[in-house]
Amino acid sequence: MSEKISEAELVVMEALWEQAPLTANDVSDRVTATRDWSAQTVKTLLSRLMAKDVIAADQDGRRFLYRPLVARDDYVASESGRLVNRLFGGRVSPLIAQLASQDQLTAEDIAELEDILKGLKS
Amino acid sequence: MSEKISEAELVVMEALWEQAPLTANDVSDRVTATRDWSAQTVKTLLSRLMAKDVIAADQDGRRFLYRPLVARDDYVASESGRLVNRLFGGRVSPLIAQLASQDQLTAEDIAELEDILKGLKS
DNA sequence: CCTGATTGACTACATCTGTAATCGATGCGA
DNA sequence: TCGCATCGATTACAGATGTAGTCAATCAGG
Repeated sequence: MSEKISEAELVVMEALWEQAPLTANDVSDRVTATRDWSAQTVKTLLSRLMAKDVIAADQDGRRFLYRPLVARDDYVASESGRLVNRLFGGRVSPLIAQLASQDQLTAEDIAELEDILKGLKS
Repeated sequence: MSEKISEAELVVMEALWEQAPLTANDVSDRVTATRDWSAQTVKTLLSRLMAKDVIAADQDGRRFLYRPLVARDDYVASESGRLVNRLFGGRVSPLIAQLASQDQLTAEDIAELEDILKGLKS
């Protein structure tokens, strides 16, 4: 369905997921907090996101209010799934094993994982 | 260090990770088992991977034997890390929670996760 | 030795992506 | 009402990517 969101576009999406609706300038302000992009660049990305049907815009006087059409959770789920499929043959535990072996799991992560597992078994 | 590997290039890498060294034609044969690409396309991808310094070629008569320069584990680790950073603020457990909520965890995954956690705590 | 098949190198070209300048409409302040 | 600021739309352009054709060297068979 919804086409692929590029890296740069994702930054814009994050802004809209954090708060919406927003004007192009609002989005721009939020984005330029982390990225050194011109306002025009942000507007271009908004246009492309519109073309990809992942955001929508409602007219408000002479400007537009942009809002996401896809939920962050959905996006995150599909991207996570893609990664697991591409690199781990669809199996999740190798991914965890991978992260564990890279010492990327904090003590907190481990505790939370235990909770998650507990929840799944009950 | 090593530049970004594109989707199409990754397919070629997988062939070489599965077995190496291979000639361009061997790679091509393996790749065309899943992708409907011409042999030339595969060769172009091999060239680009060479340019990116992620594979190397050793001359063998009039042909080359290609082999990976980066280990699959390393690639997988860095890609996993990138995803976790991009989408989960560097935290792993939200990713697991995400996958769990999508019912992407098989019973086997769960058992293996328990083992992994057991190993981490000891 | 000549010819055809094979192989890597070079070239091609459309699309996507990152990054932006410019243009045209429109609303606001003087 | 007239010029300026503002906003979205259009255009630009280089680099990456997907996909492949063509060329030049070379090797093997007749």
